[in-house]
Amino acid sequence: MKRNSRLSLALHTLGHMAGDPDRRRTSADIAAHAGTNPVVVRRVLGHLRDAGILISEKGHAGGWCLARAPETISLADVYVALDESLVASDSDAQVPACSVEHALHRRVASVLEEVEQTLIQRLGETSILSIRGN
Amino acid sequence: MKRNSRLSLALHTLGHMAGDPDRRRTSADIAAHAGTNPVVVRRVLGHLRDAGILISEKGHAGGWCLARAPETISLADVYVALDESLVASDSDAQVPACSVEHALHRRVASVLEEVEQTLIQRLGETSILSIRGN
DNA sequence: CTATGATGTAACTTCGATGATTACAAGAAT
DNA sequence: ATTCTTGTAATCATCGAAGTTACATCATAG
Repeated sequence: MKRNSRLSLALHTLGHMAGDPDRRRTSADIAAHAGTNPVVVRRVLGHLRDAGILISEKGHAGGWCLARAPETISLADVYVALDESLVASDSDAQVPACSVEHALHRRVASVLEEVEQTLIQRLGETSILSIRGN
Repeated sequence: MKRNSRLSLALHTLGHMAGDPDRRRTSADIAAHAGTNPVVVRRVLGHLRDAGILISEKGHAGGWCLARAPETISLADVYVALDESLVASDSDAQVPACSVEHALHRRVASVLEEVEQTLIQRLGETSILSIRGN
């Protein structure tokens, strides 16, 4: 795998599911296709399950599938479900000994906050249908 | 030091310089104030020198100072000088064996590209004067 | 002209974050 | 009961970035 891999893995998998929503996939299948490990798949997709995007079932014939229609799932849903953040909020809770650090933090944090909102809004405009397979 | 540390270190230092532009600072001074190592300081500030934001001089009484008036230096100047990128362009040059990966990459890359432009624009609206000390 | 004090940079070490792996419990269907 | 799946804890491996050491280079003081 590679950089920003959790989000990549999640969106990649959802794209395939959007193209064939009835098929149930095991974490082993998904891992093989994505070139990673089943446990990693379960960890990442687990967040999507908790967010109501996916359903997982144990046992024979178990596996993963979409919890709702693909057109109702946006890229932003996935992004927030994974608790991704470009912002790196950096809340060290360190009492900033220095006034420059103080001012700096406030300025930069506000800009990043705004940018993050822009990102989520833009991601919200696209559903996983637009990256579906088949 | 901590997260996103190159940008933090650079802006922190520039904030102090903006508040007292005539004082020349050695990398040892800066490192002590920032709680890091002189070599790290030289590495980071070296990029700012290459970008025409700082001047460094060797020898006795050498050190670092602003190359131009602080009000002409924006946070975006620093950001691009350090070659920072939220985008993580991820150009693995891997031939995407899979159509979903293809579509996914295109979509996400375009959104990130746009967001990065927004970020740079917003950072460009603020000069290092607004985070100065003293 | 030599000593000193600064930067420039290469090389190596350390550290932290994160993915990969192993192991096993739990649950569901055949 | 067996088999196949997920859930999860614990550990290992890897990689990037910061930290460190070492030393060459250069400028100035004296």
